[in-house]
Amino acid sequence: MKKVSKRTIDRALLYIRTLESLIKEKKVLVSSRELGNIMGLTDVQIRKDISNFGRVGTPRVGYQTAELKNKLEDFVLQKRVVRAVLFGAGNLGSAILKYPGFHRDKIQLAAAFDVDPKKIGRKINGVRVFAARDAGRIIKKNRATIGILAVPKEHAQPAADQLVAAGLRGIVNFTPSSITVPKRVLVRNIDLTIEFLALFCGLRA
Amino acid sequence: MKKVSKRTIDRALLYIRTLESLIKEKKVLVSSRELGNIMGLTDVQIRKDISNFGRVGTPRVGYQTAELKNKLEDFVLQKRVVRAVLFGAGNLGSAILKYPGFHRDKIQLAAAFDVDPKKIGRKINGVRVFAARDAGRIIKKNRATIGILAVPKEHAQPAADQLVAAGLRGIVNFTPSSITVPKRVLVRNIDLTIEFLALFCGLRA
DNA sequence: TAGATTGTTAATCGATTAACAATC
DNA sequence: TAGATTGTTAATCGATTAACAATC
Repeated sequence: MKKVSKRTIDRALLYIRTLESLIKEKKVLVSSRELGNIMGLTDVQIRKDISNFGRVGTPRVGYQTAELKNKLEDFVLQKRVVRAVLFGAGNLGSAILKYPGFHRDKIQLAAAFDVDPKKIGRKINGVRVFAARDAGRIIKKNRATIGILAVPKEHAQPAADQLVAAGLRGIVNFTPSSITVPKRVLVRNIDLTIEFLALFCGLRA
Repeated sequence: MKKVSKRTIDRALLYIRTLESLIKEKKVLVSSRELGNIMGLTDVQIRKDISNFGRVGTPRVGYQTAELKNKLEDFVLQKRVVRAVLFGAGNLGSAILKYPGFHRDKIQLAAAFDVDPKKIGRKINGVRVFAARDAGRIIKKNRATIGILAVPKEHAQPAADQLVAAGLRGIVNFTPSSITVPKRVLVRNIDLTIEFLALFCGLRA
């Protein structure tokens, strides 16, 4: 397969998001220009990006929203389903479990983990909360590949260690402390507050 | 002032984060190589970035962590303090209010808003929750400039409208629905789940 | 057919990397 | 001084934009 740059993939994920809402609005067709206006990109950029994923548009007509979305998702997920688990079912963890933007059909949240006995056994948005000490067993049973870290930052490293030991291949780290993991494990750090600074920088200009 | 690229600024924000933890570990000096190892960047990239913010390192010695952090923060925030308000004090909003990574001295969370009478009047991590209908008045009184959207996605647009009407200049949108605002208002969209897909894309490769 | 829109190839632009000079 | 590390200038690389061809 042709190599697609990370930047393009990131944009593709945003295209999927936008297409979802267009589909919900019952919009069947969209042109690169319209898409560009919505997303603040040029039409050329969009056509260029999309061309990475195959011929999917019709000259004079545009792109079929549903078809384009499928094409992009197929590329990104390669028709596979990803199973993920969540570590830490506090406010942030609950917010993630309830987040409406989830591609539920593509990313399955198999289980959540917490140390708080009051939470263990409950379900949050259909996902059961298990005791953190059982994480290894349950991760293996579900063959999950991605872990989401939403624990207090003191617990970030031990929790990450546990996830790595269970054989997960990727971790999305929502805590503001950096974690160290073996090279084979991919980490994405998400800092909820860094965007405020970034926004402010933009305002200044 | 010399123009600094957005990419560089984004990295600068991460440098600040990393420096904070180094400072907490009582590390006084750090070399570009060390910093690079921690952050997964080359030493050259780091020196190049830092050179945008003035001469701050000492050859043969490295950078003073505290000095470098201040230099970067001064550049990013220009010694000003930003006042922000939060719209929506549910799980996600509470998680943001409690997020430990906040630069509390630089970004002041002036107020939170919600429609739920049970929440109004309470304090979350020291920030008082007000009735959403009072937002305009309170925003003006506090002279806040940034709004954080953490409401259910159906309310994203009306809430954004209210924030814009109150005169805010920037919005950090945590809902997965896109909002339309006047051009003078800057928006940063944060999709909590998009990183999972991005991570998965990385795994595949 | 004419016109609009997609898709591609070439040109430009910007960011990263490499090489090296400056400095403690 | 010698050696290590910063900071800068030049070269490379990649991504965006422009121009245009293809197509419905």
